[in-house]
Amino acid sequence: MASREAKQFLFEAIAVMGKGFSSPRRLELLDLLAQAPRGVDELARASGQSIANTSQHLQALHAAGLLTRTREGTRVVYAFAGEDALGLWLALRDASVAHLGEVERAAREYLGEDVETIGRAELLERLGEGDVVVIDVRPEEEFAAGHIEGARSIPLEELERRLAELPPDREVVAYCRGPFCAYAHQAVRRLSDAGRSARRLEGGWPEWSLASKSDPQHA
Amino acid sequence: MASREAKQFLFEAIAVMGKGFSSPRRLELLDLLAQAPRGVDELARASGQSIANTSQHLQALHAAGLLTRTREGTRVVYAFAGEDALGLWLALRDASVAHLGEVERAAREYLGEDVETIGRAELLERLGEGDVVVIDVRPEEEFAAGHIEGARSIPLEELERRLAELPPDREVVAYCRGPFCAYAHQAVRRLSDAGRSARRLEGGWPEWSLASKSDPQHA
DNA sequence: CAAGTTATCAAGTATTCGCTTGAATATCAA
DNA sequence: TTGATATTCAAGCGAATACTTGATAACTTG
Repeated sequence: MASREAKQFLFEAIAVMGKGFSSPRRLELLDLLAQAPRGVDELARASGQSIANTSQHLQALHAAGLLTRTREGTRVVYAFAGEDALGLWLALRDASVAHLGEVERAAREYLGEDVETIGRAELLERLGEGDVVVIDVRPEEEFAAGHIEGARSIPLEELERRLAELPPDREVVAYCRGPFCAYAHQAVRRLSDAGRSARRLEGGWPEWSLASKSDPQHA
Repeated sequence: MASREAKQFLFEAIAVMGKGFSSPRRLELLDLLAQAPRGVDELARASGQSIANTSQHLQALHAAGLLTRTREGTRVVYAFAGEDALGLWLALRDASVAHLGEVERAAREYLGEDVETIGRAELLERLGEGDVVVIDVRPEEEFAAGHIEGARSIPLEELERRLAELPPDREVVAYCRGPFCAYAHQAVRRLSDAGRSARRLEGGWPEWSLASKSDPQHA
């Protein structure tokens, strides 16, 4: 069979993309890029790696077909290559929670105590009724790159200072980068401590965005 | 920040599953298991690797949460750990076709000339009307482990011999393991050469099965 | 064009990975 | 128990990978 060889080539080619998901460092970069496109040094700083190393991983992810690369003046901006690539990362993350106890444990360790959540469907409904305030507690640049329609940006560090902005008669829903991002958890805890009724959105911006695209019942 | 460390743990844990997809050999095993659960030596033979090596890869995939392991008497049977794990493999494969030219080229090289296809929706419709014959050209064991309702099993090697079994007034639809499996392509070519009207189903059994579960309009 | 950013490249090293070989273990059947 | 079959384990070796450091390239601004 000469076709065996051709088949090997095929699997080798697919494995190039698979390798993109095989390193914790690369996954951290993907996780950051799921929020917004970014430049190399920004990613290096956010992930605590050297610039050269970050650049190498980003190139690998680009070669794996997961990221696009755009030159913008003196910097190079990387971004997810498409919805399917983003969806793949989210699906891998979710499947790993479901099947690997280690992941769940690590997540609990990182996130701290559970807080009450609200799902997408219910939030959409409540938004329609208008009796809820949605706050985006991610850094402002990420809000700028994309956010839930109707949400207002209150980065976590500014939350205490800006509590007064939130109408006192409405429940607050906080969201951030996703299920493994600690910001919304902390926001809900602080709001509860301040005597406010608050919940965390299940998932974060990337999940919301993907879901909205496949099921565009607005927002 | 002590949380940096906790985050690293989290990504390391997820990367364990990611590593499952990072080797061509492992992908080949996943591809085989997408059809039906199998024992170690069967997989070793089908993929042309040594038994010890196959066993190691399978253990890695098991540790990655992608496969389950069951002892059946003297043999050990591996199977996909769930729909999400299977879906992940199919999504990775599809995304790699979409984003990596190398994969497309390798696929074309392996599959040979294109043949006409029919999609899931159209096939369902035609099945309702009853003017089409669906044949499963995979090996019989794979048919036995699961197949499209109403299809009949005619392994590729038996096709010529059993041409007479196919009602001459109906179009034939052949399917096999998936878009990268050469059986259905070959079946359609041979049927066309024999003067029959024939098409290949887009995708194969795993795709059909997953789609049927999320959209159970029968079949 | 010179200076200053930002990103990439190249080379070196420690580590991990993939595969092989030969021995060990588990289960079944006689 | 013994023998046969199927799988896993353990050790070893070459190849690939991850990260570092220092040099180079691409672009912008003065």
